[in-house]
Amino acid sequence: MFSNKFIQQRIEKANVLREAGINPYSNQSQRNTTIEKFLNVNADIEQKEDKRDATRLYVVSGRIKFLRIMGKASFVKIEDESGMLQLYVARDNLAEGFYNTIFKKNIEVGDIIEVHGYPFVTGQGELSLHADDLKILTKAISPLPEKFHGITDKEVRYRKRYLDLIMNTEVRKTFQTRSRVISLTRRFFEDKGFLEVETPMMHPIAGGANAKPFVTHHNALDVDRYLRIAPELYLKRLIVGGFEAVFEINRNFRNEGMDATHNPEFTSIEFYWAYKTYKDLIEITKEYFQYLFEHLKLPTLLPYGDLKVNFNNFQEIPLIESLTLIGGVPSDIVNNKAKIIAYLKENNLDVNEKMNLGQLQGELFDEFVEEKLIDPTFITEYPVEISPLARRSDTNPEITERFELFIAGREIANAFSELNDPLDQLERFEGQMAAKDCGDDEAHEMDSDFVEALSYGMAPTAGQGIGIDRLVMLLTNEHSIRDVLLFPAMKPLNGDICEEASQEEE
RNA sequence: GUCCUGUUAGCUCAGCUGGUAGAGCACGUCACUUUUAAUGAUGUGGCCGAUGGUUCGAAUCCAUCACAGGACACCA
Repeated sequence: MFSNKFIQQRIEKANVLREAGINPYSNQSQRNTTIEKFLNVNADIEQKEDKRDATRLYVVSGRIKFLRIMGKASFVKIEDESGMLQLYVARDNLAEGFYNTIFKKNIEVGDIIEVHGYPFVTGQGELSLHADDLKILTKAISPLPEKFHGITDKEVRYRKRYLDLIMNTEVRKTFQTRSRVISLTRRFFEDKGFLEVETPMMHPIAGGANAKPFVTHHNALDVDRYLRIAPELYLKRLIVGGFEAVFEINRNFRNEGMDATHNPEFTSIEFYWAYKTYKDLIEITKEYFQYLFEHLKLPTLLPYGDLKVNFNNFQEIPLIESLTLIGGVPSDIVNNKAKIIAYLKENNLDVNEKMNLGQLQGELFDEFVEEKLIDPTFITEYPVEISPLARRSDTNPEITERFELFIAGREIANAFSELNDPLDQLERFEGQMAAKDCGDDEAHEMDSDFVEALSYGMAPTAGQGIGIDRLVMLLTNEHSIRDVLLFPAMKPLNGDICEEASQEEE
């Protein structure tokens, strides 16, 4: 594994250190400041007459990123989580012999070191640390990638995220933002009185969305379990049970294709709010975005790639109207199955003629409208056929009290007034079963336990799901879901070996 | 799933119409006490993603496979 000659060289250096009585993996750290604090606290050194203060003593630690050895003195740049600091390391300031035999020969880029010293400003005007003691904390036996270009190969960046983080420190910012988004989301809903709950990840029936599940097996019970595709049906059981505002932030798993916006496991928040309707959800969603933008200090005219998304311009439009107003679909065809099929064909699109009217309207939306929705837009009043869990409109039973929120041409959230009529729910599931028989293998499963729960009465409730990964993509101006996941799903590097191994087991 | 492109030194990349492989960085050695991708000198480093084929000869042409990126398809 470590046959590479550069690695061998470095292992040898670690051995030399050991022979000199130096532990190359010491944990005796005495660090007393971060680099960021050091630079902030000592910003005044610049003003001092001799540009130094030898009475201020610090111990800093970090990984060596640059090393410039210039005879009897060296400049070293070390980096910790907070930032980068230049060290000035001169032979005559260190213990006798240390500079020539230990420092110059056995300490190198990639190693993690700890340095004692005081602040001063170099001739070139850089606030630095004047080192008078230095020790190695951790020897890196693998060399770092090239110092200027760093590591750009996306495959390596995703497979070895630690290297990506070492070499491309700006990547950390994306993940810090991600963490902030999740933390702020949690706080936002808690402050509104929502209770955070955890529901099962392994489901006997994969429900709450239309998607293919991952299957696993529980040995003790000898039953198959599905990794959840959505927590929806469990959260609604909690509303039946009497909780009035719950949310869950967690992973969902869908056994489908991978691309720039799909990873097999992804994070969402779902929240359910009793005695509210989807109209209330529109309001809380606007408030939520305002809260995020304030705390993340983002401009409300947010750049996203070539786009500028105006977060002061939330729009609201019913789906059918959006087809004509935004999609340019002639108004006389949008409620006619045969005409929609003809129109899709005219536009050289594949059409499944078994689709019902609602599904076809959904097709029209996906093809002609979705990508044009740049500023945040609530598309409302979805056809009942493609909304098996949403409540029907009181004035038009063909549509539901539902919206999806689109931003920058992408779906960010899905919400509706929940269907709480158990008999209607049963019929919808039966309709989904029929769709399944017609070849829609992603149609919703029948969940009679859930219907039974509804039969005890679920207060009128509104619920919403928000895709956290896509939200973070939007807020960090990233265009691949892999860039907002620390460890995105990757194919195994050596597929053959895996296949052989699994065959041997059988 | 389909199509396109890529895969060459630890990293970033050259390598034209086939003639046994090149740069920069890194690494080794030497010089250098204020550098900023330090500099100068010198040296080491490669089963050219894998397997077949065509050819006197393949990093280069062809086929298959693997992985990646992108586009499309599918998909909340």
